[in-house]
Amino acid sequence: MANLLTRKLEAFVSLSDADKRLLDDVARRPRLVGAREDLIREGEDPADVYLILEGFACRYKMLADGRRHIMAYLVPGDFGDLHVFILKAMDHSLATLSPCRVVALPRPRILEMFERPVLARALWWCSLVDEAVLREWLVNIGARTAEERVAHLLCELLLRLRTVGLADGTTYELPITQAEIADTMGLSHVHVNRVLQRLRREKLISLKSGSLVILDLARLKTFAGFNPNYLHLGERNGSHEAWH
Amino acid sequence: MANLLTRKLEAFVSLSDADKRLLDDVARRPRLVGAREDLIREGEDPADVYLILEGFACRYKMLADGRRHIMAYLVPGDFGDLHVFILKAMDHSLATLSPCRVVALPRPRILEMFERPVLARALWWCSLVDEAVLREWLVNIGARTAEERVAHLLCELLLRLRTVGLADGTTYELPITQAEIADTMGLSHVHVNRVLQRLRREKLISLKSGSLVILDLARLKTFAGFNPNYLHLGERNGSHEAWH
DNA sequence: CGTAAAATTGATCTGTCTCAACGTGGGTGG
DNA sequence: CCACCCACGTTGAGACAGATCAATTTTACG
Repeated sequence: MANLLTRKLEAFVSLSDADKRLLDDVARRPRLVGAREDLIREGEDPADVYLILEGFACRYKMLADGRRHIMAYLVPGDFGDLHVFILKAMDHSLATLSPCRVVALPRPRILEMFERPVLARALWWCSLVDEAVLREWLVNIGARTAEERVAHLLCELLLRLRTVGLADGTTYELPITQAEIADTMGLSHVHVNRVLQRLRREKLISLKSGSLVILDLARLKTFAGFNPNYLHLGERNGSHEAWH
Repeated sequence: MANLLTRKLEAFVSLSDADKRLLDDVARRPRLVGAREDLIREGEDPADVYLILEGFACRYKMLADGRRHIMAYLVPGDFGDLHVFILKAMDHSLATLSPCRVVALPRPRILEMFERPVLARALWWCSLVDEAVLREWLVNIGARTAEERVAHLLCELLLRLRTVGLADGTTYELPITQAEIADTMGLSHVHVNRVLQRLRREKLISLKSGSLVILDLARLKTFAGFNPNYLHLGERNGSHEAWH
């Protein structure tokens, strides 16, 4: 398999062979992690940057009353926190949702990457996009109905998975539970179930045993009020003046 | 007035005199902007980084149905997007809430700051904290009741305003409307009104004509489930190995 | 196969919204 | 300097999206 990460970053910059070689090297010897395992917990000092190569992971926080809220999904090609050099304690936890293939990049590895201007720019882009996704999620939960929320999430994941070659047309693997979607959307799992049924009844999607098919993407997007601008795709070759 | 920004950044790093001089210089000749004016709109190419010196501003998005969602408050010492060099189009808008004193920093100015390692580190810290706040807001809206949400927001603003010297004990100016709080919390303005009344009746706060007094901070924090770790204060002098 | 996790269904309850009206205070023009 | 006015805050009543509780069915997997 061609390097996922290369593919993702090339959506934004064009990488030299040396850059690509480094990325290949970085993704060597991944660790296999089972589903529902913590990679790092709130309060810990992040020593490494996690990079997901396969499977779905998430950021989450626990509330005092035992409820969990998921704040982000990490799909293949996504990084855990690049703030290793700045912040001393994690303010949230990172866990796998499905079984994952993961690499833990130690600080020197990150420095190596940041020393290459193009890669540094690309990594910065990644973290800005992650932040933009977070903003969109806030709007999603704050201002949309349950149906729209879920529809919006499914649209977003399609685009994100496409950029790493993991969505074939309008189909992708979604190896997560309805209860996990509930914890993500601030809904009860019962309601998520009914929402999914409605989306199926409307012939917008089909979802069975972890396989999602978007049956009518145009309608789903309209229904969700989905505007992909926040993913900042198609801003390739940002030919702004150099910043280095 | 001692430079706000200096005070804020010194919560994290210790600045040299030269750093401070640059910060003073950067904050020179602010522009006065009235309440409810856009600084930059979704879709535009950010040319400058806005820095708020006085007043409250916000990030927001408009939905197709005309609803607005506020995704962040910018208080004095906060920066608009530092991604000037990376992203081509704003995915959200920036506007004042109250009358503001603002500076628009052009790119060369930002570069000047980034060239100083300590300042660069401090700015990076700022943007990581902004992101952490965003995550906490997501949890806030996704998992807490209306009362807890508002209480949480008021706790957060107290700490943020303290770090720039704008909260005197447990009192601060909150120059925003109940309808704006509603757009922030994903609630109706009618409900925000009732929530505030309940917080007043419980003798947790007093809020009148833009002046907030937190009457019982300990109880308010407990009630809101407020854990300040995400603001990453008290991580001063992050003596991690150099990253430059 | 057997068993536990996940999905589904039904019934009821409640937090929050919507609509509609009314009160109020601070800014402004006469 | 007063009176008006408009944005903001407040109140009440009724509606509804989504929660909760409690089974029951289906699926995945050892």
